[in-house]
Parts: sequence; structure tokens; C-alpha cells
Amino acid sequence: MLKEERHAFILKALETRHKVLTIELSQSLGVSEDTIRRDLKELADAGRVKKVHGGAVSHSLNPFHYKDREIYAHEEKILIAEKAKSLIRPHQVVIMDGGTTNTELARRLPPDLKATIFTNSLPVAVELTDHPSIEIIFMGGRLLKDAQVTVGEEVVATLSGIRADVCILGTRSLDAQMGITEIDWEETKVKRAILHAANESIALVIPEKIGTVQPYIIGEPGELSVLVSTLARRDPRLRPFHEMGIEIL
Amino acid sequence: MLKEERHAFILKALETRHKVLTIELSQSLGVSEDTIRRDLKELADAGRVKKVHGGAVSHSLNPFHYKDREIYAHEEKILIAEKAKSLIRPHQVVIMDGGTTNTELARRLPPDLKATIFTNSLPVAVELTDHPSIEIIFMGGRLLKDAQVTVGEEVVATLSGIRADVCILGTRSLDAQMGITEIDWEETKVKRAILHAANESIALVIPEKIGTVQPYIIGEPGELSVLVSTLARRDPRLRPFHEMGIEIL
DNA sequence: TCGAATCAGGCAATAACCTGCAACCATGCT
DNA sequence: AGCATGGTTGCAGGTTATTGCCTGATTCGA
Repeated sequence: MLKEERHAFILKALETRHKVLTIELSQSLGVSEDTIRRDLKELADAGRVKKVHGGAVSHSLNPFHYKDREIYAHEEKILIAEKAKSLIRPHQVVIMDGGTTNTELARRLPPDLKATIFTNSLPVAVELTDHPSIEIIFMGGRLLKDAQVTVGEEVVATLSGIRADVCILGTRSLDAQMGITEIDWEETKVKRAILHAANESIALVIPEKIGTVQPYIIGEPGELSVLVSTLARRDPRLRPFHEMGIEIL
Repeated sequence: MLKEERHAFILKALETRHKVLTIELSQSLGVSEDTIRRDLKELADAGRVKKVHGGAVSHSLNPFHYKDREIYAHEEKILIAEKAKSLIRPHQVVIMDGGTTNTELARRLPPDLKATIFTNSLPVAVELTDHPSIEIIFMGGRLLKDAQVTVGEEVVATLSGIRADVCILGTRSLDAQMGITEIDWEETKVKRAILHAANESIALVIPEKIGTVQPYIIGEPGELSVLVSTLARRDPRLRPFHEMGIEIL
């Protein structure tokens, strides 16, 4: 068995299976795990696969590979994005935060919409590059690898020089008492700045996040203008927000 | 048994079997393994087969033929990226420009490399988010949709506050007299700033770009530190650069 | 936090490789 | 015929690649 054959086998397996395990490969190819490990290392060094503990996963070569990631509650997020896209009016200046729901919205903006969008989210920016008429301003800073957003004082400073019409917040947790809360301190500071740099604020949120609380507070619930979820307008979970005068969608 | 006959036999065998082993061939053709090895070497030099340890495989088995047509001269760019990745030393501060070759490099950086990378390129940043130990600073600004890089005074301002160890320029055109030149004015300004913000500058360039000129000048050829291409070190096209004291890789 | 799984690096054995050399052969010239 | 030439082949040797095993470190999941 030539090394190249094994490599071809591994790549083939990854095309269909997305993930391979070292121990599986060693059994089906009849070589030691060490050899497989070395194979995976070579393939990883060549950028053909991504090595993970216990095996490897396919490393799709185009820059949109984050699309492959399994998105939690994807269907719901698509629904929310579809609802929300009418909220952005032509020629507005918009700040878009990160998050999968916001990315979904960026992908779904009407092609004829003309607007200026500030964002600190890599995926949102990538999606918007496909849009024909939106002007994109990316706010620089240190990049958080898991959230794929920039943070730090540079982002905050940029935001302090903006007065946007509307911001669209990625919402980790929303509670009628505590408001919008976050788990990451750096992101919190940025989101606060986003909230304060816009006249109106829109939160896109899947129902299960409503009523949960994280350690850091971004803003009072009353600071929200519009809340978009998959819930019916009269759902009791939304009642307190409605009573504060927040528009429910 | 003539050499040509053996070559024909080997190619025929590869058509049907995908791989051949040196030992097998030597037995079925009744010649020494060394002779087969020499045959394979000739066929490989002629590009008819791919030589591997233990024998040879047909070209269709090997990667590049069916993958990634979308990136122009992708193979060459991979080679260049592989060459260049050793140029980034641990704990350096690096500025990475946009371009497909640079993206390729970003994808191929050794996973154990610890470094800080400033970039204004969306694809580069996306690739780097998969890297375990690199700190990424994204330089914000207006996003050019086709090049997927940010431009504008904000980027230039950020760069003016940086003194990096090395910058890696995406190179549209390189000429021994005119130096590095660009076709887009906005990008030109940013690239100038990148060049001036780093102590050393590395240009990754595919051979066909050497000797071409665009309207806007980014820098003198002498401002380059290292030139990475697929050409042999002694290639006449590189001679003028070598004589300027630019390191050729 | 702990135990088990997994990993990285080193080591040795084997196989494959490359280089130089001498033998061989066909050819063409003197 | 005699000889030089160039191409090819096999062999000896020293070098490199590959692999499995081992050990200690790291990482993961409970």
C-alpha cells in the first residue's frame, strides 16, 4: 500500500463523510495508527484536511467554508431573517453585529436595496460582498476566532464616530428584566457601543434565548426598538416587551 | 527489451491500474529495479506519471486536476505559498495583504506558529480563524467587493501606527525598472502604507506577472526584501532582482 | 479533577532510493 | 580491423524514506 494511495483514500472518504477517525482508517487500511497520524499530518500541512483530535475533518478550500458548519436552529434563523429584512429601509446607515442569525439576514437582503452597512463580523462581511449595491464598512480590531468578530478599543472608537439609523444586534440572551446580556466581556463592550451608535435597535432572537441571562449587560430591555423572533405576536413570552413599547415582529 | 517498450508498457499499466510498483515492473519486464527507477524518473520528468516512493501513480489519482478550477494558476500559487511559509518566524508581527496567493499562504501557515498578523483581506482573515495560535488584527475600512480587501484612510491610519517585522504583498505586477505596480488607486494607497509599515517586505508572485507594469506605483523594486516565485533561483527573469540584493526564493 | 484516549518525538529495521562506475553494445569513423 | 563515442544496463555503496513500536506529554470527556 503506497502512501499516496492512503492519502487518496482518506481524501475520498472525507468527500463523503466529512470526518474520519484515525483508528478507523488504520483498521480499514491495515496500517498502524501512527502511520495514519503521519498521513493526516502531511495532508494537514498541505492544507488538504484539517486535523482534529482523533482524526481529521474536510477542509473545504473556498473561503466560504464556514457555511458548511452546522448551524444550530438554522431553519428558525432563516425565518427570522426573512421577517427582519423588511426593516432595513433604502439609504439607511446600518450597523450589523455578528452571529449566525445576522449572517443569515445579510445573505437575504433584497438585491436592490441600497444602504451602507457597518459590521465587525467576518461572515456578515463575506455575505455582503455578494450584494450588488450595499456599501460595506468593516470595523477593524482584534479578531475573535470563534465568534469571528472584531473587538477592542479600535472598534469602539470607530463606533463612537458613527450615528447610524439602526443597528441589528446578535442576541445571545434576552430577558424582560435584565435586557440583553452577553457572556464575553470584550464582545459586550463592542455591543454596547453598537447599541449607542444607532437611533434604533433591532434584536433578532430565537425563542429559546428569551428569558435567559448572561453575566454582562449590554443594555436595558427598554433600549430595544424592535424584536424579531419566530413567536406569534401575542405569545405570552413577548408580552412584557410589548408592554414596554417594543415593536414585535 | 527496448526502453521505449518499457515506457509504453508502464503507461499502459497505469491507465488501467492507477499505480505501479517498482518491484512488480522489474519482475514482469525482466530488468533490474534500477532500470525501472530510471524509466519512472524519465516519465516523471516528462510529466507522464507521478513518481512516489515505491513506484508511480497516474496523474489522475493525484490531486490538482479536478480541484479548484476557480483560482487562476492555483497550483503555482500553492507552491509559492509553501515556499514562503518558512519566511514567517515565530513571534513576528506580520502584515498580510490580500490576493489569492496570500490566502493560500494564510491557509498553509504551520499550526504551531505563534505570530500576530495584521490584514485587510477578508479571505485571509477567514483562513486564519482556523489557525490555533495566530493573533489576528483586522484593519477596518471600506470594503472593496471584488478584491475583498478594505481600503481608505482608516486602513492607512491604522498602518501608520504599526511598525511590523515583515509584510507580505499580494503582487499584481512586478518589473525590474518600475517595481511593484497596481491597477487600482485605492488599493495602491493601502499597499504603499503596508510597504512602509514593515521592516522587511516579501512579494509572492507568479512568474507571468514578472515584467508587467500597471499604472500606479507602489514601491521601487529595491524596497523588496524577498521575492518568492516558482522560478529557479538562477532564472534570467530574476537576475535583475538578485543583483539589487533581493533574496530570491 | 481523573483516567483513558490520543498525540508527538525518538529509535531501529527494513525497503527503496540515488550516485558513480564498469561492462556491454551498437554505431560510425579512421 | 581497430577504436572512440554515446547510450544503456546492472551492481556496489552510502543515503533517505517509511513504518511500527515505544515513552512521555497532552487533550478530552465524564
